[in-house]
Amino acid sequence: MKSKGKASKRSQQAWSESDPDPDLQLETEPGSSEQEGSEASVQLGDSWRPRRGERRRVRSDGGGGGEGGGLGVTRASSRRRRQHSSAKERNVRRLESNERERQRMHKLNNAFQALREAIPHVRTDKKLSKIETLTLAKNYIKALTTIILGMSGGCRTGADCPDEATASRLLQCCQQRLKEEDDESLSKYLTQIHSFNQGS
DNA sequence: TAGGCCATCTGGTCCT
DNA sequence: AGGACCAGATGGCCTA
Repeated sequence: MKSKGKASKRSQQAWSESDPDPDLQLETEPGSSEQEGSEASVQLGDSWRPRRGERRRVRSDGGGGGEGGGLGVTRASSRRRRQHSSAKERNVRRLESNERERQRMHKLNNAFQALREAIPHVRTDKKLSKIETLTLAKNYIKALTTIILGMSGGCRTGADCPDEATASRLLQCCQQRLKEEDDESLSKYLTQIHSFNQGS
């Protein structure tokens, strides 16, 4: 936790301390009376203006997973809907939403931490970054898969396996994947551990 | 000081 | 309708 609460503190101030009557406040020019650096967006006429920077994202990239197309009507109607509630209510919802998002991200980080602890790596003085964790985990799984597949020839008797059909399907799937990906996972994983260990 | 990583805010979209 | 999810934006901290 390097910068915990830095933005949230600012935002909380902007929402809760700026003015007892946000209905009036939020209709004014950004930065005119609220604290500098507040991240709340304000509505000017029919458009939403960014508080913090001059830029605001416009979903031109098609959004995550291609969800961004055909937004005009949806956006307009959702804005209309938003206008029904008072600025104060919007503020409350925004704060609640921020809190939920924070909790969600904390859960995500907890999951990352659990993953860090689940995968063996040499370097313990420095925490694995998220991207390192994901990459290492992927290659670790592949390495384990390789090992299991290597062992599987001798131990697949079927009699002592309660769900042989499932195991067999899984095995086929793994074999297929390994074939497709020209697998060098074990050596890759070891190389990666080595490179992380070097501090790269 | 630049660049990497991260936490947080935010608004749009999806899902229940 | 409201919460979850997503991704862009921003700024702080740290390290080479």
